[in-house]
Amino acid sequence: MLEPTPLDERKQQILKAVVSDYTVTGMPVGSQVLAAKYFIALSSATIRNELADLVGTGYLQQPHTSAGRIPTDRGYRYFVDFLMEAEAASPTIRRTVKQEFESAPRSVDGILEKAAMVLSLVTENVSLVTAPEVSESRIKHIDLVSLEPQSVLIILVLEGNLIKQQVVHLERATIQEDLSRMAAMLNQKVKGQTADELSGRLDQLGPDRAEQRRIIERLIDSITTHQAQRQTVVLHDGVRNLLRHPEFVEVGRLEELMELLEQGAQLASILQQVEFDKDVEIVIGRENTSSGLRECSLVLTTYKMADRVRGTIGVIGPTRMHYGQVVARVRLVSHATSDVLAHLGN
Amino acid sequence: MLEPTPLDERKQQILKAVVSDYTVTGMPVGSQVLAAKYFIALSSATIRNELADLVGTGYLQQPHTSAGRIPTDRGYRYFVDFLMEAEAASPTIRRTVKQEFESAPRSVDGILEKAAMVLSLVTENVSLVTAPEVSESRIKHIDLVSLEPQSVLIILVLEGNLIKQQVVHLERATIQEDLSRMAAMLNQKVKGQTADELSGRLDQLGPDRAEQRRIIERLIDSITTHQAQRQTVVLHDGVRNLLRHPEFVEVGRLEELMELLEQGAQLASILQQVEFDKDVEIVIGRENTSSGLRECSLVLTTYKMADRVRGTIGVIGPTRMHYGQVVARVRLVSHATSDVLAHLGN
DNA sequence: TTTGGCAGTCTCGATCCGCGAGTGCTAACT
DNA sequence: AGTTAGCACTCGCGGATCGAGACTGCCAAA
Repeated sequence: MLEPTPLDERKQQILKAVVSDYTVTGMPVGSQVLAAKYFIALSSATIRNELADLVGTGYLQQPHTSAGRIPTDRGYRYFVDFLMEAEAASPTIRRTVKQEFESAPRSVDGILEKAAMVLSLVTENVSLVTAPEVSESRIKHIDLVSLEPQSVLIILVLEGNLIKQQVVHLERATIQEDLSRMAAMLNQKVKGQTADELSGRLDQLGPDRAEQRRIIERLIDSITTHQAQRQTVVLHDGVRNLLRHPEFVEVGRLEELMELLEQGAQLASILQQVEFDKDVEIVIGRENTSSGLRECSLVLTTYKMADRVRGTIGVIGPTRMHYGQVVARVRLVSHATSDVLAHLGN
Repeated sequence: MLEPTPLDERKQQILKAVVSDYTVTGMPVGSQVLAAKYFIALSSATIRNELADLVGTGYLQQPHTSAGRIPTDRGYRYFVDFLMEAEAASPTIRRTVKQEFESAPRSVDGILEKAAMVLSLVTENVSLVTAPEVSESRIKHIDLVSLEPQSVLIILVLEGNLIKQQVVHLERATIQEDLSRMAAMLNQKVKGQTADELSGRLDQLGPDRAEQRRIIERLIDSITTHQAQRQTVVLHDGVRNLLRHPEFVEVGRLEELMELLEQGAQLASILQQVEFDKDVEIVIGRENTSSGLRECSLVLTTYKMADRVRGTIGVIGPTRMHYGQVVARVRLVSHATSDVLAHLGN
């Protein structure tokens, strides 16, 4: 790691100008362009000296000797930490987001899918949305349906009308009538608790017939363990947007990335590693642990439901992206999602 | 359309050889290669004459004057209709498919997702799987959950443990107790019927209190119309495989295709247009109505559940694909899927 | 009808070259 | 000391050129 060279005001401005220009043109930025577009008071020679320094300290690089400069990952990092200006999302964008969410179905799944779709639409990148952890969600309703004599379908209605199902095999045959009675009882005891909480409170169940109690224990056990081992689902949308970015003209880049997206497990663990120091977290290029993301950046934030942080939402795009704008739009969609989820009832 | 020229035996063999060779090498096939590899008894000059004829009748084409021949869409069509030999899936492939399905969850959704995953794995193409039409599925269980006084969550458990939900707003407040009673009643009347059938049989409901009856009518109405307007969901997997095919090195091709895949609606209508004359249907290149599929082929079949055809399963890949092998594997996975679905109970 | 021979066509890759963009350095200037 | 003008130099890019190689189409002979 290079020593943390503090940058004087002018170097900062030049770095900022390079990043800004490069993100829109996609071409290495030369000293003359900088002098003409951003620093009319300075000559190109002066800027050349500064640029050479910025290359020396690792904030910029040259693709080849006679080319302009482009930011390094370190340069982008400095930019997003200290130089980036907040950009409010445009009214047009706001309207789009609002309209799209109005047509969203009234279920958590539907809303998150819509969020992924909208986010990829407004950022022109790939969007990522993690579904809430089921084990942390409050249970609103339980239903038990007899499938075969010894097999029961458990239906959990969680807050936000999220429905989870699982099939459990019992040791002995149980008829629907008994199941319905147990379900009624469970609904009274269990309402408003999370699956996590449930596991500790078996003793609170009233003293029923031992046989029924055994079955209920079996069901609850099944609910808690089943939910625990289920891994986080990661939705994504907008791969088509990525194809338009010039950095992906050679499909080699894309291949590793697609693999990551299509087998959500690895992606989930990457997202879980991100620590949220601020409201929006940015991971740049090689800061990513995964090799498929070496030339990409993540812009992530969280969304809430029932006043608790429930999942991650963000985008994945080329390192050369318009960070200020993307941050604003990710934030916008995150808030919109939280809002819609809040109105879903609980 | 060219007149349907009948091909003599030798022309057929040559066409077959061209298709076979081209699908594995990806290079235009020349007369010398054909003479050496497939027709030792003939000279290259003879083959050249035949090739010229096949170009004239539209079965082959030349990328440029001094190149070998490649099949046209028409050539592929003739190949798959008359020349293609059935290829049994290898034991390795069979084992893979079997093992993957063993670890599949016991729900329709889970199994179809697994089917998509396996199919893309064994064919190295993009897999497509349509979910069964909900409106045609038999209802196994109905549950009504009160969310707010005037809003009710309807949960439908369909055959194969497929769960569908929807929220309905009622004109007047209804308490959970009443809802539970209605649900119990509905469960008796409704069991084993499809949503489609349901709509015609309102009159079979026993004469209840008019008020309740109104609510139930409202619920059933909501179920039938809601399901009707819901469009078919199309799962897909394995886009990463496509990136490895040389025909997609230029991303332009991919872009349109990705768009198609990511907005399932158009894709669904394409799949619905396919008519199944045989067990496996193949749509080649420009036979596709959608421009995004002009350079692709579809290999499709159906899968069954409860002895009825319930959905389409297949792959989409470059026109230059190993049809014999792909057909065998699509068929294999389709059968495996149907088997697993059959054991799901109903 | 088939075949050998042959001239002709076309692509592909390598090489070359000049243009233009941009740099680094030096010396002069403020 | 910082800034600037000037200049020689480097390097990538695009276009032009060219030869090798792969095939073909055609013709005349078998």
